[in-house]
Amino acid sequence: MGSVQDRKKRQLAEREQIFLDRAWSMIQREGLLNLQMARLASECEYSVGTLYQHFSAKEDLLVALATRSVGSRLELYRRAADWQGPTRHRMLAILLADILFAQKEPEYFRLAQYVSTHTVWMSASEERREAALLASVPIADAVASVVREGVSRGDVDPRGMSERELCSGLWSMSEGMHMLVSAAGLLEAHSVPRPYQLLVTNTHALLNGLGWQPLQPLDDPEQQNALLEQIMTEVFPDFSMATCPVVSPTDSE
Amino acid sequence: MGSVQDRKKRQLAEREQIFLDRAWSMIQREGLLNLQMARLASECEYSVGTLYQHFSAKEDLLVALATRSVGSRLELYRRAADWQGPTRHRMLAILLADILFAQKEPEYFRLAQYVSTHTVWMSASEERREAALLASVPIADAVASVVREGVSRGDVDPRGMSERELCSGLWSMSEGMHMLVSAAGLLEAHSVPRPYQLLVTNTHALLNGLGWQPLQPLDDPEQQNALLEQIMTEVFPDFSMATCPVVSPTDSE
DNA sequence: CGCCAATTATGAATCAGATTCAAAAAACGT
DNA sequence: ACGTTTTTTGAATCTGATTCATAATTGGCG
Repeated sequence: MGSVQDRKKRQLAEREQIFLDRAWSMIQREGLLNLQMARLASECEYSVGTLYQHFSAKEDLLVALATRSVGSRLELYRRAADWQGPTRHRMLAILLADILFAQKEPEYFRLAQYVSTHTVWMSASEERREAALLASVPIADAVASVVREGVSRGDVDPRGMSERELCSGLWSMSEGMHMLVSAAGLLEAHSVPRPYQLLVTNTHALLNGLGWQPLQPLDDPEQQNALLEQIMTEVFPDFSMATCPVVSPTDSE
Repeated sequence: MGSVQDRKKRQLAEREQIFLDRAWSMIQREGLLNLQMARLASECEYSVGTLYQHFSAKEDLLVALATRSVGSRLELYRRAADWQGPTRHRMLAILLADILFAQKEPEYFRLAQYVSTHTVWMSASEERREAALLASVPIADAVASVVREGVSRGDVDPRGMSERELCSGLWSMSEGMHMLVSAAGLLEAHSVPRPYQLLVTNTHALLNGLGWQPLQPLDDPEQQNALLEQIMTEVFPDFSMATCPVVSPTDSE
Protein backbone atom coordinates (compact mmCIF):
# COMPACT_ATOMS: atom_id res chain seq x y z
CA MET A 1 0.00 0.00 0.00
CA GLY A 2 0.98 3.58 0.41
CA SER A 3 3.91 2.88 2.67
CA VAL A 4 6.35 4.49 0.28
CA GLN A 5 4.22 7.60 0.20
CA ASP A 6 4.10 7.51 3.97
CA ARG A 7 7.83 7.37 4.33
CA LYS A 8 8.27 10.21 1.91
CA LYS A 9 5.78 12.30 3.74
CA ARG A 10 7.51 11.57 6.99
CA GLN A 11 10.90 12.45 5.60
CA LEU A 12 9.52 15.64 4.20
CA ALA A 13 8.12 16.60 7.56
CA GLU A 14 11.43 15.78 9.23
CA ARG A 15 13.29 17.95 6.82
CA GLU A 16 10.88 20.76 7.41
CA GLN A 17 11.64 20.54 11.10
CA ILE A 18 15.35 20.68 10.35
CA PHE A 19 14.83 23.83 8.35
CA LEU A 20 12.77 25.38 11.10
CA ASP A 21 15.18 24.35 13.85
CA ARG A 22 18.10 25.81 12.06
CA ALA A 23 16.25 28.94 11.04
CA TRP A 24 15.29 29.50 14.63
CA SER A 25 18.81 29.11 15.89
CA MET A 26 20.06 31.45 13.21
CA ILE A 27 17.48 34.03 14.21
CA GLN A 28 18.37 33.72 17.86
CA ARG A 29 22.03 34.08 17.00
CA GLU A 30 21.86 36.89 14.48
CA GLY A 31 18.41 38.36 14.64
CA LEU A 32 15.38 38.29 12.42
CA LEU A 33 16.89 40.79 10.07
CA ASN A 34 19.82 38.63 9.09
CA LEU A 35 18.02 35.47 8.22
CA GLN A 36 18.85 34.68 4.62
CA MET A 37 17.17 31.93 2.69
CA ALA A 38 20.33 30.94 0.82
CA ARG A 39 22.39 30.72 3.96
CA LEU A 40 19.72 28.79 5.77
CA ALA A 41 19.62 26.28 2.94
CA SER A 42 23.35 25.83 2.85
CA GLU A 43 23.63 25.51 6.63
CA CYS A 44 21.12 22.71 6.40
CA GLU A 45 23.09 21.22 3.51
CA TYR A 46 20.25 21.48 1.10
CA SER A 47 19.81 23.61 -1.97
CA VAL A 48 17.79 26.77 -2.12
CA GLY A 49 15.29 25.08 -4.37
CA THR A 50 14.63 22.38 -1.81
CA LEU A 51 14.02 24.98 0.84
CA TYR A 52 11.46 26.58 -1.43
CA GLN A 53 9.75 23.26 -1.82
CA HIS A 54 8.68 23.66 1.78
CA PHE A 55 8.02 27.34 2.06
CA SER A 56 6.42 29.44 -0.60
CA ALA A 57 8.30 32.51 0.58
CA LYS A 58 10.45 33.77 3.39
CA GLU A 59 7.39 35.14 5.15
CA ASP A 60 5.83 31.74 4.88
CA LEU A 61 8.75 30.28 6.78
CA LEU A 62 8.49 32.97 9.42
CA VAL A 63 4.83 32.26 10.00
CA ALA A 64 5.64 28.57 10.26
CA LEU A 65 8.27 29.37 12.85
CA ALA A 66 5.95 31.53 14.86
CA THR A 67 3.34 28.79 14.73
CA ARG A 68 5.78 26.21 15.98
CA SER A 69 6.90 28.27 18.92
CA VAL A 70 3.37 28.20 20.20
CA GLY A 71 4.09 24.74 21.56
CA SER A 72 6.44 25.80 24.31
CA ARG A 73 4.17 28.68 25.07
CA LEU A 74 1.24 26.35 25.47
CA GLU A 75 3.07 24.32 28.08
CA LEU A 76 3.31 27.35 30.35
CA TYR A 77 -0.30 28.31 29.79
CA ARG A 78 -1.49 24.86 30.65
CA ARG A 79 0.48 24.80 33.84
CA ALA A 80 -1.21 28.02 34.84
CA ALA A 81 -4.64 26.81 33.80
CA ASP A 82 -4.29 23.43 35.48
CA TRP A 83 -2.97 24.79 38.73
CA GLN A 84 -5.25 24.19 41.68
CA GLY A 85 -5.93 27.69 42.86
CA PRO A 86 -8.89 30.06 42.86
CA THR A 87 -9.92 30.82 39.30
CA ARG A 88 -9.01 34.45 39.66
CA HIS A 89 -5.50 33.58 40.75
CA ARG A 90 -5.25 31.22 37.85
CA MET A 91 -6.07 34.03 35.47
CA LEU A 92 -3.21 35.91 37.00
CA ALA A 93 -1.01 32.85 36.59
CA ILE A 94 -1.88 32.84 32.92
CA LEU A 95 -0.83 36.43 32.63
CA LEU A 96 2.38 35.55 34.39
CA ALA A 97 2.96 32.69 31.96
CA ASP A 98 2.67 35.17 29.16
CA ILE A 99 5.10 37.57 30.76
CA LEU A 100 7.61 34.89 31.67
CA PHE A 101 7.58 33.56 28.16
CA ALA A 102 8.13 37.00 26.73
CA GLN A 103 11.11 37.38 29.03
CA LYS A 104 12.55 33.98 28.30
CA GLU A 105 12.13 34.17 24.55
CA PRO A 106 12.35 37.81 23.54
CA GLU A 107 13.21 36.88 20.02
CA TYR A 108 10.07 34.86 19.73
CA PHE A 109 8.01 37.86 20.63
CA ARG A 110 9.65 39.96 18.04
CA LEU A 111 8.93 37.27 15.52
CA ALA A 112 5.31 36.94 16.58
CA GLN A 113 4.87 40.66 16.37
CA TYR A 114 6.55 40.94 13.01
CA VAL A 115 4.55 38.09 11.64
CA SER A 116 1.19 39.43 12.73
CA THR A 117 1.87 42.61 10.81
CA HIS A 118 -0.57 42.91 7.93
CA THR A 119 2.24 43.21 5.42
CA VAL A 120 4.05 40.10 6.51
CA TRP A 121 0.98 38.09 7.36
CA MET A 122 -0.44 38.56 3.90
CA SER A 123 2.79 37.47 2.25
CA ALA A 124 2.55 34.03 3.76
CA SER A 125 0.56 31.31 2.09
CA GLU A 126 -3.08 30.79 2.90
CA GLU A 127 -2.48 27.35 4.39
CA ARG A 128 0.29 28.59 6.58
CA ARG A 129 -1.90 31.32 7.97
CA GLU A 130 -4.67 28.89 8.69
CA ALA A 131 -2.25 26.57 10.43
CA ALA A 132 -1.05 29.48 12.54
CA LEU A 133 -4.57 30.39 13.56
CA LEU A 134 -5.34 26.78 14.35
CA ALA A 135 -2.26 26.47 16.52
CA SER A 136 -3.38 29.28 18.74
CA VAL A 137 -6.67 27.60 19.55
CA PRO A 138 -5.32 25.30 22.30
CA ILE A 139 -3.94 28.31 24.11
CA ALA A 140 -7.26 30.05 23.94
CA ASP A 141 -8.87 26.81 25.11
CA ALA A 142 -6.64 26.66 28.15
CA VAL A 143 -7.66 30.16 29.10
CA ALA A 144 -11.30 29.49 28.29
CA SER A 145 -11.30 26.49 30.59
CA VAL A 146 -10.35 28.68 33.52
CA VAL A 147 -13.02 31.17 32.58
CA ARG A 148 -15.56 28.41 32.35
CA GLU A 149 -14.68 27.16 35.78
CA GLY A 150 -14.76 30.67 37.16
CA VAL A 151 -18.25 31.11 35.82
CA SER A 152 -19.50 27.72 36.99
CA ARG A 153 -18.11 28.27 40.47
CA GLY A 154 -19.78 31.63 40.60
CA ASP A 155 -16.49 33.52 40.90
CA VAL A 156 -17.50 35.74 38.04
CA ASP A 157 -20.80 36.72 36.46
CA PRO A 158 -20.52 36.42 32.68
CA ARG A 159 -23.32 38.92 32.12
CA GLY A 160 -24.09 37.35 28.80
CA MET A 161 -20.53 37.31 27.59
CA SER A 162 -18.99 34.19 26.15
CA GLU A 163 -15.86 32.67 27.63
CA ARG A 164 -13.75 34.10 24.84
CA GLU A 165 -15.25 37.50 25.27
CA LEU A 166 -14.69 37.47 29.01
CA CYS A 167 -10.97 37.06 28.63
CA SER A 168 -10.58 39.30 25.60
CA GLY A 169 -9.67 42.26 27.76
CA LEU A 170 -6.85 40.39 29.39
CA TRP A 171 -5.70 39.15 26.04
CA SER A 172 -5.64 42.48 24.31
CA MET A 173 -4.11 44.21 27.30
CA SER A 174 -1.17 41.85 27.55
CA GLU A 175 -0.73 41.79 23.80
CA GLY A 176 -0.70 45.55 23.77
CA MET A 177 1.76 45.83 26.60
CA HIS A 178 4.14 43.45 24.89
CA MET A 179 3.91 45.62 21.86
CA LEU A 180 4.64 48.79 23.78
CA VAL A 181 7.54 47.15 25.58
CA SER A 182 9.11 45.98 22.37
CA ALA A 183 9.07 49.40 20.77
CA ALA A 184 12.39 50.49 22.16
CA GLY A 185 12.27 53.78 23.97
CA LEU A 186 8.52 54.26 23.78
CA LEU A 187 7.69 53.62 27.40
CA GLU A 188 10.77 55.42 28.61
CA ALA A 189 9.73 58.42 26.53
CA HIS A 190 6.42 58.40 28.35
CA SER A 191 8.03 57.68 31.71
CA VAL A 192 6.31 54.38 32.25
CA PRO A 193 8.83 52.23 34.08
CA ARG A 194 8.22 48.59 35.11
CA PRO A 195 5.65 47.97 32.42
CA TYR A 196 4.94 44.41 33.41
CA GLN A 197 4.28 45.28 37.00
CA LEU A 198 1.87 47.85 35.72
CA LEU A 199 0.28 45.20 33.54
CA VAL A 200 -0.36 43.10 36.61
CA THR A 201 -1.96 46.02 38.41
CA ASN A 202 -4.11 46.83 35.41
CA THR A 203 -5.12 43.21 35.20
CA HIS A 204 -6.24 43.30 38.80
CA ALA A 205 -8.23 46.41 38.03
CA LEU A 206 -9.83 44.75 35.03
CA LEU A 207 -10.68 41.58 36.94
CA ASN A 208 -12.04 43.64 39.81
CA GLY A 209 -14.11 45.55 37.29
CA LEU A 210 -15.50 42.31 35.97
CA GLY A 211 -16.31 41.41 39.55
CA TRP A 212 -14.08 38.38 39.53
CA GLN A 213 -13.81 37.03 43.09
CA PRO A 214 -11.85 37.32 45.27
CA LEU A 215 -11.40 41.00 44.57
CA GLN A 216 -7.91 42.42 45.05
CA PRO A 217 -7.21 45.79 46.65
CA LEU A 218 -5.23 47.84 44.15
CA ASP A 219 -3.39 49.85 46.73
CA ASP A 220 -1.64 47.03 48.50
CA PRO A 221 1.59 46.22 46.67
CA GLU A 222 2.59 43.92 49.51
CA GLN A 223 -0.37 41.68 48.96
CA GLN A 224 -0.05 41.80 45.20
CA ASN A 225 3.53 40.79 45.52
CA ALA A 226 2.84 37.99 47.92
CA LEU A 227 0.32 36.54 45.51
CA LEU A 228 2.77 36.75 42.64
CA GLU A 229 5.44 35.06 44.71
CA GLN A 230 3.06 32.32 45.62
CA ILE A 231 2.23 31.70 42.00
CA MET A 232 5.87 31.77 41.02
CA THR A 233 6.70 29.21 43.68
CA GLU A 234 3.79 26.91 43.06
CA VAL A 235 3.38 27.14 39.31
CA PHE A 236 6.69 28.28 37.90
CA PRO A 237 9.31 27.02 40.34
CA ASP A 238 11.74 26.57 37.46
CA PHE A 239 11.78 30.29 36.78
CA SER A 240 14.01 32.41 38.92
CA MET A 241 12.12 34.93 40.97
CA ALA A 242 15.07 37.26 40.69
CA THR A 243 14.78 37.65 36.96
CA CYS A 244 11.02 37.85 37.01
CA PRO A 245 10.19 41.33 35.78
CA VAL A 246 7.06 41.50 37.85
CA VAL A 247 7.80 40.53 41.40
CA SER A 248 9.25 43.74 42.71
CA PRO A 249 12.64 43.66 44.34
CA THR A 250 11.35 45.49 47.40
CA ASP A 251 12.58 44.94 50.93
CA SER A 252 13.45 41.33 51.85
CA GLU A 253 16.78 41.09 53.52
CA MET B 1 23.15 86.90 7.72
CA GLY B 2 21.93 83.30 7.50
CA SER B 3 18.94 84.11 5.31
CA VAL B 4 20.28 82.00 2.49
CA GLN B 5 20.74 79.09 4.85
CA ASP B 6 17.20 79.67 6.09
CA ARG B 7 15.72 79.54 2.64
CA LYS B 8 17.61 76.37 1.85
CA LYS B 9 16.46 74.76 5.03
CA ARG B 10 12.90 75.76 4.28
CA GLN B 11 13.03 74.41 0.76
CA LEU B 12 14.50 71.20 2.05
CA ALA B 13 11.68 70.85 4.53
CA GLU B 14 9.11 71.59 1.83
CA ARG B 15 10.55 68.94 -0.39
CA GLU B 16 10.51 66.47 2.43
CA GLN B 17 6.81 67.13 2.85
CA ILE B 18 6.29 66.53 -0.85
CA PHE B 19 8.02 63.19 -0.58
CA LEU B 20 5.96 62.25 2.43
CA ASP B 21 2.68 63.42 0.90
CA ARG B 22 3.25 61.43 -2.22
CA ALA B 23 4.53 58.39 -0.37
CA TRP B 24 1.41 58.42 1.73
CA SER B 25 -0.89 58.66 -1.24
CA MET B 26 0.97 55.87 -2.96
CA ILE B 27 0.63 53.70 0.11
CA GLN B 28 -3.06 54.44 0.38
CA ARG B 29 -3.48 53.62 -3.26
CA GLU B 30 -1.34 50.53 -3.54
CA GLY B 31 -0.51 49.40 -0.05
CA LEU B 32 2.57 49.45 2.10
CA LEU B 33 4.02 46.49 0.28
CA ASN B 34 4.19 48.24 -3.06
CA LEU B 35 5.91 51.42 -2.07
CA GLN B 36 9.11 51.61 -4.11
CA MET B 37 11.75 54.22 -3.49
CA ALA B 38 12.58 54.65 -7.16
CA ARG B 39 8.97 55.08 -8.14
CA LEU B 40 8.33 57.50 -5.32
CA ALA B 41 11.27 59.60 -6.46
CA SER B 42 10.15 59.69 -10.06
CA GLU B 43 6.55 60.48 -9.16
CA CYS B 44 7.88 63.45 -7.25
CA GLU B 45 10.08 64.36 -10.21
CA TYR B 46 13.28 64.01 -8.27
CA SER B 47 16.07 61.52 -8.53
CA VAL B 48 16.56 58.57 -6.25
CA GLY B 49 19.66 60.16 -4.82
CA THR B 50 17.74 63.24 -3.76
CA LEU B 51 15.21 61.08 -2.00
CA TYR B 52 18.02 59.44 -0.11
CA GLN B 53 19.29 62.83 0.91
CA HIS B 54 16.22 63.03 3.11
CA PHE B 55 15.80 59.50 4.32
CA SER B 56 18.61 57.21 5.27
CA ALA B 57 16.59 54.18 4.28
CA LYS B 58 13.13 53.12 3.32
CA GLU B 59 12.34 52.29 6.92
CA ASP B 60 13.44 55.76 7.85
CA LEU B 61 10.85 57.19 5.51
CA LEU B 62 8.18 54.92 6.93
CA VAL B 63 8.91 56.04 10.47
CA ALA B 64 8.76 59.64 9.29
CA LEU B 65 5.39 58.95 7.74
CA ALA B 66 4.02 57.32 10.84
CA THR B 67 5.26 60.25 12.87
CA ARG B 68 3.58 62.74 10.63
CA SER B 69 0.24 61.01 10.74
CA VAL B 70 0.17 61.57 14.46
CA GLY B 71 -1.01 65.09 13.74
CA SER B 72 -4.47 64.21 12.51
CA ARG B 73 -4.73 61.68 15.27
CA LEU B 74 -3.94 64.30 17.83
CA GLU B 75 -6.79 66.47 16.66
CA LEU B 76 -9.30 63.76 17.53
CA TYR B 77 -7.71 63.08 20.88
CA ARG B 78 -7.79 66.72 21.80
CA ARG B 79 -11.43 67.02 20.93
CA ALA B 80 -12.13 64.15 23.25
CA ALA B 81 -9.93 65.53 26.00
CA ASP B 82 -11.32 69.06 25.74
CA TRP B 83 -14.93 68.02 25.67
CA GLN B 84 -16.92 69.22 28.63
CA GLY B 85 -18.16 66.01 30.12
CA PRO B 86 -17.45 63.95 33.21
CA THR B 87 -13.82 62.81 33.19
CA ARG B 88 -14.80 59.21 32.95
CA HIS B 89 -16.87 59.87 29.86
CA ARG B 90 -13.99 61.79 28.41
CA MET B 91 -11.75 58.77 28.84
CA LEU B 92 -14.29 56.85 26.87
CA ALA B 93 -14.32 59.59 24.26
CA ILE B 94 -10.57 59.19 23.93
CA LEU B 95 -11.00 55.50 23.35
CA LEU B 96 -13.61 56.31 20.75
CA ALA B 97 -11.23 58.75 19.08
CA ASP B 98 -8.73 55.95 18.81
CA ILE B 99 -11.25 53.57 17.35
CA LEU B 100 -12.66 56.10 14.90
CA PHE B 101 -9.22 56.95 13.67
CA ALA B 102 -8.37 53.31 13.18
CA GLN B 103 -11.54 52.98 11.12
CA LYS B 104 -11.00 56.08 9.09
CA GLU B 105 -7.36 55.45 8.38
CA PRO B 106 -6.84 51.72 8.33
CA GLU B 107 -3.70 52.05 6.31
CA TYR B 108 -2.23 54.31 8.91
CA PHE B 109 -2.70 51.69 11.53
CA ARG B 110 -0.98 49.09 9.45
CA LEU B 111 1.88 51.46 8.98
CA ALA B 112 2.11 52.29 12.67
CA GLN B 113 2.05 48.64 13.54
CA TYR B 114 4.65 47.73 10.95
CA VAL B 115 6.88 50.56 12.02
CA SER B 116 6.81 49.70 15.70
CA THR B 117 8.06 46.26 14.90
CA HIS B 118 11.53 45.80 16.35
CA THR B 119 12.95 44.87 12.97
CA VAL B 120 11.66 47.91 11.17
CA TRP B 121 12.06 50.31 14.05
CA MET B 122 15.72 49.52 14.38
CA SER B 123 16.33 50.05 10.67
CA ALA B 124 15.33 53.68 10.91
CA SER B 125 17.83 56.32 11.90
CA GLU B 126 18.29 57.28 15.50
CA GLU B 127 17.05 60.83 14.94
CA ARG B 128 13.96 59.64 13.19
CA ARG B 129 13.09 57.35 16.04
CA GLU B 130 13.55 60.09 18.55
CA ALA B 131 11.35 62.40 16.52
CA ALA B 132 8.70 59.71 16.43
CA LEU B 133 8.79 59.27 20.17
CA LEU B 134 8.63 63.00 20.66
CA ALA B 135 5.63 63.33 18.39
CA SER B 136 3.62 60.94 20.51
CA VAL B 137 4.07 63.05 23.62
CA PRO B 138 1.27 65.54 22.90
CA ILE B 139 -1.18 62.68 22.56
CA ALA B 140 -0.11 61.27 25.88
CA ASP B 141 -0.38 64.77 27.30
CA ALA B 142 -3.95 65.12 26.12
CA VAL B 143 -4.86 61.88 27.85
CA ALA B 144 -2.87 62.78 30.93
CA SER B 145 -4.75 66.05 31.25
CA VAL B 146 -8.02 64.19 31.55
CA VAL B 147 -6.53 61.87 34.10
CA ARG B 148 -5.23 64.81 36.07
CA GLU B 149 -8.63 66.42 36.12
CA GLY B 150 -10.24 63.14 37.08
CA VAL B 151 -7.90 62.86 40.02
CA SER B 152 -8.28 66.47 41.10
CA ARG B 153 -12.06 66.27 40.94
CA GLY B 154 -11.96 63.12 43.00
CA ASP B 155 -13.49 61.00 40.24
CA VAL B 156 -10.69 58.51 40.63
CA ASP B 157 -8.24 57.68 43.38
CA PRO B 158 -4.73 57.42 41.89
CA ARG B 159 -3.53 55.19 44.72
CA GLY B 160 -0.01 56.35 44.19
CA MET B 161 -0.01 55.86 40.46
CA SER B 162 1.18 58.59 38.14
CA GLU B 163 -1.08 60.00 35.45
CA ARG B 164 0.72 58.00 32.79
CA GLU B 165 0.47 54.85 34.79
CA LEU B 166 -3.23 55.34 35.41
CA CYS B 167 -4.02 55.32 31.73
CA SER B 168 -1.51 52.67 30.75
CA GLY B 169 -4.13 49.96 30.95
CA LEU B 170 -6.40 51.76 28.55
CA TRP B 171 -3.49 52.42 26.26
CA SER B 172 -2.21 48.89 26.14
CA MET B 173 -5.69 47.45 25.84
CA SER B 174 -6.63 49.51 22.83
CA GLU B 175 -3.23 49.03 21.24
CA GLY B 176 -3.58 45.30 21.74
CA MET B 177 -7.08 45.18 20.31
CA HIS B 178 -6.00 47.08 17.22
CA MET B 179 -3.28 44.55 16.80
CA LEU B 180 -5.63 41.61 17.14
CA VAL B 181 -8.10 43.19 14.74
CA SER B 182 -5.47 43.76 12.11
CA ALA B 183 -4.26 40.18 12.12
CA ALA B 184 -6.79 38.97 9.58
CA GLY B 185 -8.74 35.98 10.70
CA LEU B 186 -7.40 35.83 14.22
CA LEU B 187 -10.48 37.04 16.02
CA GLU B 188 -12.79 35.13 13.74
CA ALA B 189 -10.80 31.99 14.51
CA HIS B 190 -11.45 32.59 18.18
CA SER B 191 -15.04 33.57 17.59
CA VAL B 192 -14.69 37.09 18.91
CA PRO B 193 -17.01 39.22 16.79
CA ARG B 194 -17.44 42.97 17.23
CA PRO B 195 -14.00 43.47 18.72
CA TYR B 196 -14.39 47.19 19.24
CA GLN B 197 -17.63 46.88 21.08
CA LEU B 198 -15.88 44.40 23.30
CA LEU B 199 -13.08 46.87 23.77
CA VAL B 200 -15.56 49.41 25.03
CA THR B 201 -17.02 46.94 27.48
CA ASN B 202 -13.58 45.95 28.69
CA THR B 203 -12.71 49.58 29.08
CA HIS B 204 -15.75 50.08 31.26
CA ALA B 205 -14.68 47.11 33.32
CA LEU B 206 -11.18 48.49 33.67
CA LEU B 207 -12.39 51.95 34.65
CA ASN B 208 -14.86 50.44 37.09
CA GLY B 209 -12.03 48.42 38.53
CA LEU B 210 -10.01 51.60 39.00
CA GLY B 211 -13.04 53.03 40.73
CA TRP B 212 -13.44 55.81 38.21
CA GLN B 213 -16.75 57.57 38.86
CA PRO B 214 -19.45 57.40 37.73
CA LEU B 215 -19.28 53.62 37.58
CA GLN B 216 -21.01 51.95 34.65
CA PRO B 217 -23.05 48.79 34.94
CA LEU B 218 -21.53 46.23 32.58
CA ASP B 219 -24.74 44.39 31.90
CA ASP B 220 -26.71 47.26 30.42
CA PRO B 221 -25.94 47.50 26.70
CA GLU B 222 -28.73 50.06 26.33
CA GLN B 223 -27.04 52.49 28.64
CA GLN B 224 -23.59 51.83 27.19
CA ASN B 225 -24.98 52.52 23.79
CA ALA B 226 -26.74 55.68 24.82
CA LEU B 227 -23.51 57.02 26.24
CA LEU B 228 -21.62 56.19 23.08
CA GLU B 229 -24.24 57.88 20.98
CA GLN B 230 -24.08 60.95 23.13
CA ILE B 231 -20.33 61.14 22.71
CA MET B 232 -20.60 60.58 19.00
CA THR B 233 -23.12 63.38 18.70
CA GLU B 234 -21.37 65.85 20.92
CA VAL B 235 -17.74 65.17 20.18
CA PHE B 236 -17.57 63.52 16.79
CA PRO B 237 -20.60 64.85 14.90
CA ASP B 238 -18.62 64.66 11.66
CA PHE B 239 -18.37 60.89 11.93
CA SER B 240 -21.31 58.89 10.80
CA MET B 241 -22.90 56.87 13.53
CA ALA B 242 -23.80 54.26 10.97
CA THR B 243 -20.23 53.39 10.14
CA CYS B 244 -19.08 53.57 13.72
CA PRO B 245 -18.02 50.05 14.61
CA VAL B 246 -18.98 50.47 18.20
CA VAL B 247 -22.45 51.83 18.46
CA SER B 248 -24.49 48.74 17.92
CA PRO B 249 -27.11 48.73 15.19
CA THR B 250 -29.79 47.50 17.58
CA ASP B 251 -33.47 48.47 17.38
CA SER B 252 -34.23 52.02 16.21
CA GLU B 253 -36.60 52.09 13.30
C1' DC C 1 28.92 89.68 -15.68
C1' DG C 2 32.02 85.84 -15.53
C1' DC C 3 34.57 82.81 -12.78
C1' DC C 4 35.66 79.57 -9.02
C1' DA C 5 34.66 76.77 -5.04
C1' DA C 6 31.22 74.56 -2.65
C1' DT C 7 27.07 72.50 -2.50
C1' DT C 8 23.40 69.61 -4.38
C1' DA C 9 21.18 66.64 -7.77
C1' DT C 10 21.40 62.91 -10.84
C1' DG C 11 20.62 58.20 -12.33
C1' DA C 12 23.42 54.50 -14.07
C1' DA C 13 25.85 51.13 -11.68
C1' DT C 14 26.18 48.25 -7.81
C1' DC C 15 24.71 45.32 -4.42
C1' DA C 16 21.77 42.26 -1.66
C1' DG C 17 19.11 38.78 -1.47
C1' DA C 18 14.72 36.45 -2.69
C1' DT C 19 12.85 33.47 -6.11
C1' DT C 20 12.68 30.55 -10.37
C1' DC C 21 13.42 26.86 -13.46
C1' DA C 22 15.95 24.03 -16.90
C1' DA C 23 18.88 20.42 -16.30
C1' DA C 24 20.75 16.60 -13.52
C1' DA C 25 20.16 13.12 -10.16
C1' DA C 26 17.64 9.91 -7.57
C1' DA C 27 13.85 6.96 -6.75
C1' DC C 28 10.40 4.03 -8.35
C1' DG C 29 8.03 0.23 -10.48
C1' DT C 30 8.31 -3.44 -13.75
C1' DA D 1 18.43 -3.12 -16.40
C1' DC D 2 15.46 0.45 -18.16
C1' DG D 3 12.14 3.93 -18.97
C1' DT D 4 9.30 6.98 -16.22
C1' DT D 5 8.29 9.93 -12.58
C1' DT D 6 9.68 12.58 -8.75
C1' DT D 7 12.98 15.30 -6.37
C1' DT D 8 17.03 18.07 -6.02
C1' DT D 9 20.11 21.32 -7.57
C1' DG D 10 22.25 25.89 -7.94
C1' DA D 11 23.30 29.07 -11.53
C1' DA D 12 20.59 32.48 -13.55
C1' DT D 13 17.10 35.80 -13.01
C1' DC D 14 14.62 39.32 -11.00
C1' DT D 15 13.36 42.90 -7.84
C1' DG D 16 14.29 46.68 -5.70
C1' DA D 17 17.17 49.22 -2.26
C1' DT D 18 21.28 51.85 -1.95
C1' DT D 19 25.62 54.15 -3.52
C1' DC D 20 28.64 57.27 -5.66
C1' DA D 21 31.24 59.29 -9.54
C1' DT D 22 29.81 62.81 -12.47
C1' DA D 23 27.14 66.78 -13.82
C1' DA D 24 24.54 70.68 -12.69
C1' DT D 25 23.45 74.40 -9.80
C1' DT D 26 24.27 77.84 -6.48
C1' DG D 27 26.44 81.48 -3.84
C1' DG D 28 30.02 84.56 -3.27
C1' DC D 29 33.27 87.73 -5.19
C1' DG D 30 36.22 90.69 -8.09
